[in-house]
Amino acid sequence: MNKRSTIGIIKLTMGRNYEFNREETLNKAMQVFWQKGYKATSMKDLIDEMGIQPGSIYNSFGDKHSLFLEAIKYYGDVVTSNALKSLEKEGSPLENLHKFFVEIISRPSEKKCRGCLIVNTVVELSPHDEETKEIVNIIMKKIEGSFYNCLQKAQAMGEIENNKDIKALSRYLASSTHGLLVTGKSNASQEEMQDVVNVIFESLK
Amino acid sequence: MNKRSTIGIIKLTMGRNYEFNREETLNKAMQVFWQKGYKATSMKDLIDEMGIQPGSIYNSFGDKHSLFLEAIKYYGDVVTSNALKSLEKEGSPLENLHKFFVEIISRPSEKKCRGCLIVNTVVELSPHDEETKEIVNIIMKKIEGSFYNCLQKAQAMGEIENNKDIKALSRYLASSTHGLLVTGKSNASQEEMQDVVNVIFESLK
DNA sequence: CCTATTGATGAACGTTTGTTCAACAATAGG
DNA sequence: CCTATTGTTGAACAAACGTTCATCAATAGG
Repeated sequence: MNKRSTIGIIKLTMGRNYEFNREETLNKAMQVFWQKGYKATSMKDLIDEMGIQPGSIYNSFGDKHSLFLEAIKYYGDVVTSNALKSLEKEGSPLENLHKFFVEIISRPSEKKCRGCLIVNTVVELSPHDEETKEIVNIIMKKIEGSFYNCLQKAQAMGEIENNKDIKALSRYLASSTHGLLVTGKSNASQEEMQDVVNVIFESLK
Repeated sequence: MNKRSTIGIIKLTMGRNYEFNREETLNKAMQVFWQKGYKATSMKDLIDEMGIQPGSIYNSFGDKHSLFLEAIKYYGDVVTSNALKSLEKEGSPLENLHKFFVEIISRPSEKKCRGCLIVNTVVELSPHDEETKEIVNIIMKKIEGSFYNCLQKAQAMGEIENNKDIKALSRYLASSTHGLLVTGKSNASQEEMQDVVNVIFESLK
């Protein structure tokens, strides 16, 4: 696919240079898949948004499916990872967790409707596509793991009682997050979703 | 679309009779959309599963989109309604509620992967399709309403404390259900999902 | 029995789909 | 400057898509 060998930024072979930034362009593809879903995204959509021609897409990313796989990996590495990093901040773990949920429900409706690319993919594609399922499961395990670490820290700091099963709670928080992301895609108001978050946090105490 | 006028089963006009049962055929279409999603379902899939030719589909149900709208309405009237009826059974409302959740997480993986047609539609289609959104919102409000009625009964029977905000709890249960249905579409084990249900029920007490 | 009406059939239609490839452009080594 | 290599372009492709319609079949009224 990408035949060019490099050591760092040093080019080792002859031939023309890429005229686009690979990561920027992959990011644009990811945005389209996030907005429209896999099936509803056409190659024309991708060509228009990525700003390169079909030949260049196939040369750099392979076919539509390969590009999608790379896009959801990239989402996990950038968007999901970035959101989870907020759970590791200094200070109160429970407060970090709360901010994490408040961020989700406070999004403007246009962002709420996009939901989460991973949740969207679990619903639309991964039950019928083994390659997608593998990637998605890795990312979901990472999310659950981050919740677990956060709850562990909270327990160590006395914010959560020691008799709580934080493994179960981390699974619960993961599932609750999926729920909120789906609820956000319907036209639920922030007030309705705030109710949900309140109950979730009552259950941690 | 359906030009035939009837009073009950009495035919009022001339012309050939339908050779298929409309509801049975609609049910088959619903099953395909449920299994594969809207975009991934082709007219060929529908023709094969419904067992009638394109002309008959268009004559009876209109185009693919109209058929889909009717299919999700039918799902709400039959599948969703049937599931919610279990919440109205005599005896302990909390026990009925618990059985409702246990049924979801105990499904064989093949049924788990289908998830719920309404949740699937909220994720795939309704953010980009106003007609779909309308239908889906009505069904989701019905679900929340059923949870509310169940919780109200539970409160009246002393199974839930009177200081609990059952409006907030019903929203929470709706969102939690969405979460479980998404979690079920990934390859989460029943044990993992049981953890989630346990925490959900702890939070009602 | 003839006619009017409506359902059933499936070939055919025009689009849109994802993908390929011949021609060209740019770069590096000799 | 020539050649080898690789990226870019966009017209072109076959296949699949949703949809239509001429033709036929079945039914009911006159």
